[in-house]
Amino acid sequence: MAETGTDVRRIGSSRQRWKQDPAGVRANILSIAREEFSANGLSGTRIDDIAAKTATSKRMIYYYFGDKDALYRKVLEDAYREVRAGEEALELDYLPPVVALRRLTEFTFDHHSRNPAFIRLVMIENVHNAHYLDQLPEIGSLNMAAIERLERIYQKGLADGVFRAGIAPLELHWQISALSFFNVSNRATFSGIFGNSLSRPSGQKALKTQVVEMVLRFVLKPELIGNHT
Amino acid sequence: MAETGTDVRRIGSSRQRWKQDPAGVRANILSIAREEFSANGLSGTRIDDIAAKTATSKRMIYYYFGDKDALYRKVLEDAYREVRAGEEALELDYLPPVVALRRLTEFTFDHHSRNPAFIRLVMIENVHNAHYLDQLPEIGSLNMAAIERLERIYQKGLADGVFRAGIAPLELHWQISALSFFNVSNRATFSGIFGNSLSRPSGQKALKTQVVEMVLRFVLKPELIGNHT
Amino acid sequence: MAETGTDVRRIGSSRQRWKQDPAGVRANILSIAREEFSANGLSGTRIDDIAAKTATSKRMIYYYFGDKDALYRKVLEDAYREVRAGEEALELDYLPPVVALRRLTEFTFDHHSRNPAFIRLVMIENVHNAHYLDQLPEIGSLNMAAIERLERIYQKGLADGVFRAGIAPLELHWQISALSFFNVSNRATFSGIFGNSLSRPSGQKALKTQVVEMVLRFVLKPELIGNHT
Amino acid sequence: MAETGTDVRRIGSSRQRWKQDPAGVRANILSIAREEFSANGLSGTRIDDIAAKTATSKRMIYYYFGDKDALYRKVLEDAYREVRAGEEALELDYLPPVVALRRLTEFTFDHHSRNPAFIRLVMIENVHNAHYLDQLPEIGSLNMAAIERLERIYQKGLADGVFRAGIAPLELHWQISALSFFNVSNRATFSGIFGNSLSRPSGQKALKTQVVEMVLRFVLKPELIGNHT
DNA sequence: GATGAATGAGTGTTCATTCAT
DNA sequence: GATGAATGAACACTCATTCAT
Repeated sequence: MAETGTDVRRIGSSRQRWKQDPAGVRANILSIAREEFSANGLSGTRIDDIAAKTATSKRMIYYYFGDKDALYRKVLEDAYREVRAGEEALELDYLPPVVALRRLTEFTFDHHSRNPAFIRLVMIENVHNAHYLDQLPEIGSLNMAAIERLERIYQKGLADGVFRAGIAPLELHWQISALSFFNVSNRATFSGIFGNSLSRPSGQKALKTQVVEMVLRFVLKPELIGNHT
Repeated sequence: MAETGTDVRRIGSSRQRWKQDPAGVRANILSIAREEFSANGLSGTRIDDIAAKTATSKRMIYYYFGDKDALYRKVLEDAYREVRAGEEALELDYLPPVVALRRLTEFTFDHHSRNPAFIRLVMIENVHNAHYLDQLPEIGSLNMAAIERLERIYQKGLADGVFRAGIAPLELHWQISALSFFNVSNRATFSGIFGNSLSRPSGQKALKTQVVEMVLRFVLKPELIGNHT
Repeated sequence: MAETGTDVRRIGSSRQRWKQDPAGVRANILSIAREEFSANGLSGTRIDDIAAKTATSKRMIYYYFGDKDALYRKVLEDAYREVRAGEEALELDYLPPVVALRRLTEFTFDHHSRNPAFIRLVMIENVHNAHYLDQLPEIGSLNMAAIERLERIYQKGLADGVFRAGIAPLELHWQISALSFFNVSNRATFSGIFGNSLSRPSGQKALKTQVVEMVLRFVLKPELIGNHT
Repeated sequence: MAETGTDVRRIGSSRQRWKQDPAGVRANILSIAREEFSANGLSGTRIDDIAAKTATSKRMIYYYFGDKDALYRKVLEDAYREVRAGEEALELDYLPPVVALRRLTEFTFDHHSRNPAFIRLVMIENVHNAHYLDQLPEIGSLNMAAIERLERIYQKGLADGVFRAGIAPLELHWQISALSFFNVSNRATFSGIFGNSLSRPSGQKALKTQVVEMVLRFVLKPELIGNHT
């Protein structure tokens, strides 16, 4: 889309393929930068390395993004924005609350699992004490929608008499996140210490089932446990 | 222990207190290095910064530890060793299984909370895909004890008829770890996005209660839920 | 003059006011360039900074002036030309020589004081050993008029018997210039070292009186000193 | 002095001549840096150029001086300090005031003339609005001695009845400085415009005579003028 | 064992200038 | 004439590491 109309020029010299295609150049840089930052962290990433893997030059990184920190911030912001967009595609409002909660948990688990680069960026941000995230003003509002959706599910479950009272949506979100996030973030050290049985497909399938189970048993009224499949 | 026998020599000039005290010099360097690596990551840490905060010189870091990576590996190894030592102090074998599981979960939650520097080192290692941890051969055996202890508790709970069947101790350890680890590792970004209500003492207390609850509801037979306090 | 005939086209969009007005664009660039070069020197000035403060783009600077050095040369030349034009407005030919010399000295002192940007450009040129000034062929003839005017005053003073013999007009010009130039050129360091008492209005007034006094006492026959007010 | 004891090592390999001679390395860097900054200004000077002309490497410049600005500041400070030391060698206290004032003026004129690099540094500082000089706290006290010496001469001249009243030593210093400074600082542009007659030895000799004359005629009682040779 | 001095290879960044439309 | 995109060479500065004593 940003690249519409550039196709003709690309035929021929491959070295000139980004010429005069600012959106393409930006997107190309951002894509490589996300890989590099996600793989090596902020201080571990070399602007030269990003540039080398790009179709353009180091100079253009500075032309479009200013400096290394700003590029990192843009990568971070885009990653959050993309993830939120992915989450919004989920339609849960018309499902029974137990099904909705199950599906949300499964989705979160899978979504994190499918986006390790994003998880790594968040880990890196936490190593930096969220220093750069705090400079992105829009981030807060971006993610509040997740809490509101969970609140709607929980209220419906209360009204239906299937969920027990006294659970805060923010804390429920925290728990779902913790289990889904840790699965990706700590896979390397966990495997290093306890073997990779949980990283393999069968292990992942078991973990996912148990995470869902854990969330449901936490929220459901005890007498309904066992009948919720 | 590393400093045994150094007391006498330290008397005298305080500026020279590490002179001729190899074990003391090593310990001093390691202590500063842990702070720095934990705070800034591997590539984010400067050998010069470590040296400046040390009682000795940069040259001694190389003299005793070889290079930056080796120093980092030593810091990592010591951190794991210390944490394991702390965990071993816990005596759960003679408690009823529900109480033991509750206490183990509380302990893990608190222990991670009290050792953010260790958590950060593990996060950093995961950013490095456990590259350096994998070079430490003893680490695996160090941590297997945790699984074995959990296995004993679980078996006793099964025998007592209070725990449901079909739960693997390794996976249960994973769940307790996930909830306790995430609480520290992702505090910065979670607060940045959702506010710091869960970081404050009241929020932490609530989270801890719920983490315990979550673990117990996951393991207990449903008909026993509510009576386990 | 450079802008003659541009008035009509400027009516309309103010953002487009330089469009299709080559002389206006040139004048705008030159005006900003003078400020920048005067403030920061040749190597201290950024073409980007000039462009940013201009109503046009960086490309136009190159279009109209070729390169940075040529722009600097044009700024320098215009500055000298303007200053000379200001000096020529002074009419001294019909005044008694003592009054004329007094007035010329006062004028030079004030004129330099009112044109610090010009003084700075001359300082900068001297740091460059007049390398760029030497490339401006007309500059010599521009300034010879000052010597000739001084020569006429001096000859009249000799003829009137009020000035002592043996003084060269070029050297007298040098002295008047030195005192007037230094007053502006070295104000920063002089104030930094000795305080700013001489930079304040009262200090400037005293300095000006003394500079005039110094010049007159140097030229007048000794027996006339004290009666020349 | 700083280099005592290094002579032996220098014999042999010339590439190793600065090895382990910190004072020598520092002095070598400072000496080249003074030349470069004086010749090209702050922004016009390249650290690489300084390094290339040095017996050591670029790295050592940063090792000893931190950054470019700090090196420039050190060059500036040393230049002022050296000049002051040169001025202090002058002994005027036991001379008759007219002779002392004459000698001081001649000395200042000659001293500036012999130290064009210092004059250039001061010019450069003025282009920077004394920004870096203002960061050198000791500079003020260094130069106050010059005023005090002039004050002593002037008071003696008043007491002897040879100087007229109403002259401030600071202002007299300003005048002597202006004439001596301008002679060096503006030589390039002045020669470019009016020819180099005043730059040649004969011209310099005449200017010096006239500068002394100008100062004395300004200070002496009129009736004594002409008898002061 | 211990220290300050020294270093090469990088590392982020900036500059004047030119290209493509 | 005019514009935003693009560029290579340079630039100030930093890093982990080693040398000389």
